Amino acid sequence: MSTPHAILIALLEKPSSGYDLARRFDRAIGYFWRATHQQIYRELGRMVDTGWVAVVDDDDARAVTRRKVYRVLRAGREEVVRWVRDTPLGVEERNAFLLKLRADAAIGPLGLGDELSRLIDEHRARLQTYREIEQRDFADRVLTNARQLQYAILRAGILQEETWLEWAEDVVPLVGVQVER
Amino acid sequence: MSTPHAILIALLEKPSSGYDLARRFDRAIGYFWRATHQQIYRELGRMVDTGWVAVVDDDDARAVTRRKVYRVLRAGREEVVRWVRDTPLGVEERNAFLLKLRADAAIGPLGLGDELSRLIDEHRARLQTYREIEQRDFADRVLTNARQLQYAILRAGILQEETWLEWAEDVVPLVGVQVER
DNA sequence: TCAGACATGTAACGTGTTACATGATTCT
DNA sequence: AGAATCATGTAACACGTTACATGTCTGA
Repeated sequence: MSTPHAILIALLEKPSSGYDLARRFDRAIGYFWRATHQQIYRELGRMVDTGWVAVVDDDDARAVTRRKVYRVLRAGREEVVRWVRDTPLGVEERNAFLLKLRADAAIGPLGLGDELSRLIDEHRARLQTYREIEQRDFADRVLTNARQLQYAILRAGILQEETWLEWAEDVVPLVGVQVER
Repeated sequence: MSTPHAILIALLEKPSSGYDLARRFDRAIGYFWRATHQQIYRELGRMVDTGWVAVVDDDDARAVTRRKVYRVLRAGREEVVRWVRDTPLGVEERNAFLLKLRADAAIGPLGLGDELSRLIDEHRARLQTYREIEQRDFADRVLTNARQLQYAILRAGILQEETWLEWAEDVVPLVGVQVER
């Protein structure tokens, strides 16, 4: 759902060709957002049509090649801002929130404070739910092997939420509360 | 890719109607695996065709309704075992591994020890990569706000891997090393 | 000259999502 | 009587994945 935005943000960080993008999505970016080269070319084509990106003259001295470097147009930048502001994420979409942080780093403060606060509340609620299930279903001293496995699955969820909350609380000061100006 | 297997495993735990499955995937199961009712009905239809599941006579006394309860046939159970054994997962597919644990809990020891060991190695390697990036790019005392955000994104990855490894090491004794018999 | 990386694309297919559609049962 | 929940499905579309296809450039 956010692949075009992931591409836009990557292009904001650095104008690139489809090929370069594919490599970047295989390396650094790929650790939290996946996109194959087919998706990338498809989305680049669409985004040229909608006027979000454009091909720049490749000043890379080798105009001989068919290499096409894309940069983000104003409409594309505005779309990123719109997406960051107007697309509330759910607790599942951890990586989309990382994408928003990346956008914030690339184009300046976008006011992520409110959304982060809300997400913290939602993660806390989910952790609470998990802990209630833990108390209710796994309080026994002795558990069968099957029960221990089910408990392990629940613990994966508990640890995940605890870790996310720990991380998020460190991030709060970085996105802060949006200051009106 | 594993939605049919998620459904099979849910049905192994408890034969259910499509509607019941949809609710279960909205609650407990939904915390780590999502499926809408349209996907569920589509997959149930396919799995009836392939002979993995069948509709049982609804002994729920109200045969008046169109309620259809599905149970897993032997071929379906064998498919789950095959999937668990022969589908090596990548580090990204955390939730698919939880699914495998759930299968292990439902149908007995499937020999997940080897895969877990391999995944632990891969997660350790990834954590190592993250730590190298951390040393290389974020060792400076003073970071601009944008750099701090980029560092936060990396820390999300580091914490995630550390937590997973901590969890996985607790799980090792539960899946153990497969004993030949 | 040959292999491997660079570079861009199309085609087919499978899966997931959103909207539409229908009707029975149960509770107030 | 009406609303909410139970219950199952179809249709259209969007998105992601895999395979196919082509050609250039660079270094050994």
